[in-house]
Amino acid sequence: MQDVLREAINEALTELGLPEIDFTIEHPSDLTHGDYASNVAMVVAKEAGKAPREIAEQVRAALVDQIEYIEKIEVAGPGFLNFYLARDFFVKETVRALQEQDKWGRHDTWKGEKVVVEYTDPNPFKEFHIGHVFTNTVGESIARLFMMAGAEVKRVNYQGDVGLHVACALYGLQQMGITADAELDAKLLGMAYARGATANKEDETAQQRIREINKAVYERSDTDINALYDRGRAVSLEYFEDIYKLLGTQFDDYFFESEAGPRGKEIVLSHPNIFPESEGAHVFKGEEYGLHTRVFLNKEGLPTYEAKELALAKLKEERLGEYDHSVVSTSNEITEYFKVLLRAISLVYPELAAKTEHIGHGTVRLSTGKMSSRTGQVIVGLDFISEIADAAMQKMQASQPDFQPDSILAQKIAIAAIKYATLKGNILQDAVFDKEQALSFEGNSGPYLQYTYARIQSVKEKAAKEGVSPQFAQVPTAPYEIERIIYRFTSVVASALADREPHQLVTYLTTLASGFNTFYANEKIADAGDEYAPYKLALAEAVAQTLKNGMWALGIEAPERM
RNA sequence: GCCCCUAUAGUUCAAUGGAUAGAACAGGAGACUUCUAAGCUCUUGAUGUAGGUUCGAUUCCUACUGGGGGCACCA
Repeated sequence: MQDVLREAINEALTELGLPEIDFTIEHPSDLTHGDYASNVAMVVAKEAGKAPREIAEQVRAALVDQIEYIEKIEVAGPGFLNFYLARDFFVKETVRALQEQDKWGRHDTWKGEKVVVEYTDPNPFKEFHIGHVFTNTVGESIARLFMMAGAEVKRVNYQGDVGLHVACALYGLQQMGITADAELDAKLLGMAYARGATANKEDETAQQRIREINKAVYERSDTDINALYDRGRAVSLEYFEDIYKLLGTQFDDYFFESEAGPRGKEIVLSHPNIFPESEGAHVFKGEEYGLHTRVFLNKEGLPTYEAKELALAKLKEERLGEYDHSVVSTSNEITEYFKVLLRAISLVYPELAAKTEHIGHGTVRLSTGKMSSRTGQVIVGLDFISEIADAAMQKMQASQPDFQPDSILAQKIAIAAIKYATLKGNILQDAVFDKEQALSFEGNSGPYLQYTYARIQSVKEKAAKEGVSPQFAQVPTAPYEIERIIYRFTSVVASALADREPHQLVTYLTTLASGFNTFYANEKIADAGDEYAPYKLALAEAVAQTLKNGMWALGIEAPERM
């Protein structure tokens, strides 16, 4: 529709002898300003030195009754052209939503393209905290938005199973007297890491020992350490797998620093011009590109994050086949490194650098300050989810005595609350976790969307009993306000991906749900005596479909009842 | 010290250079014998400071102030 309007306006400009120019066509934020608005007259007026409203009137006169599905054009405000869609248009779109079902909202922007999305990237031996839940939520949503755009998406997780943090954890385990055949779980590993990391910072002998362990892990040179390492790694990965399942992520492939490390070292050593030796280390001189120097191989000859990431780009292509685009989503602590890294990759593998994109999203902050797994000041991901799930369970039991909810449903609601809170704002900004708000489930929230969906399922049930089925024969003259929202879904989905802003979709779905709840309060939907009931039911079903598909793109499930 | 990001109601977030800066929570008021009250209706309340560009600035530019991140062997 936007393209149709753009073309029509351009034709009108030519016809009137006005200059062709860049202008916008948008959905006005206020529904009373029509369905589409254009600033064309104001832009042209500036160029031509005429009054904006005068130009707007001329363009209006040229366009009126010329565009299919546009029934009214008004000049408003400082010179906006407001377009009002015809009744038929809304009916047509409602029909489409019901026909397309799970495909409703999809578009072709990335059709046929293979896109690799890397996200979550937790480190084995460390705790999976709410920061990882945040990064997983963002990455999952980006991945799904690419799927909505027709891309073939490969989800990838890159886990740091070697490195100083692992050595710290192993040192901590040794200090705690834990051996490879002892009982071991994620909690103990977290404690061991905190202990080792603190020792590494405060105790020089420990620091020396940890460096030795680190080297031994890379070289697999010590049988006791190997055994403890293998056990700890397996325990950690199994624990992560449970969390991914809970969060609704299924990775296509896993990459590990232990495999990227040797490859990275190889690449660095075979490009001495790009990574010259300096003070015993191999570095990349970012200053030449307005960046800063970063170490790729430390003076012990061990690859750093940068060298590993360099190899990772290549490994992805080798294992997943040639791809068209690669997204790496991490917290923005990495952003500055990634700029240097991307520059280095562009010298080694120019074609890979060109199609690699880094999204440095914000981090989770607590009112009490920054989280740190070293000091144990973290909110454990699973604990957080179950605390909110408990609250959801209580709420269900209190509000619907005849309903027997299970803990799986409570978890789905908890995850919806967390994911909504994560994605409701711009992902590039830090988010402050307001636990009280996450526990309230009221107002703008994941459960609000779920509730609205479940409510519609209940209406459908009632309608079936009343013998009302969705029809389009009898339609009221004026469209309901909710109809002016439903049809925008696809363009929001496309725009949320194009701008890498899942929150656009969150905002839209919230508006949609709110619009429906107002509609629900004003209109009887499943009333067999109402001539418009079949159409109202069709609208309700279209809203449900839109909510379901939209929530899917955010990684939020839509339960049938809650 | 240098570089990057950032600043909107009491709080958490919106607003492709445009129309009266929107929601939600918290605060105040209300409706309901009805398809789920996790709902609906009404209401109080905000663009960090100082300049600049523009017909028009929350949005772009400059400075300042506050917050976050980075600046050589952690990730």
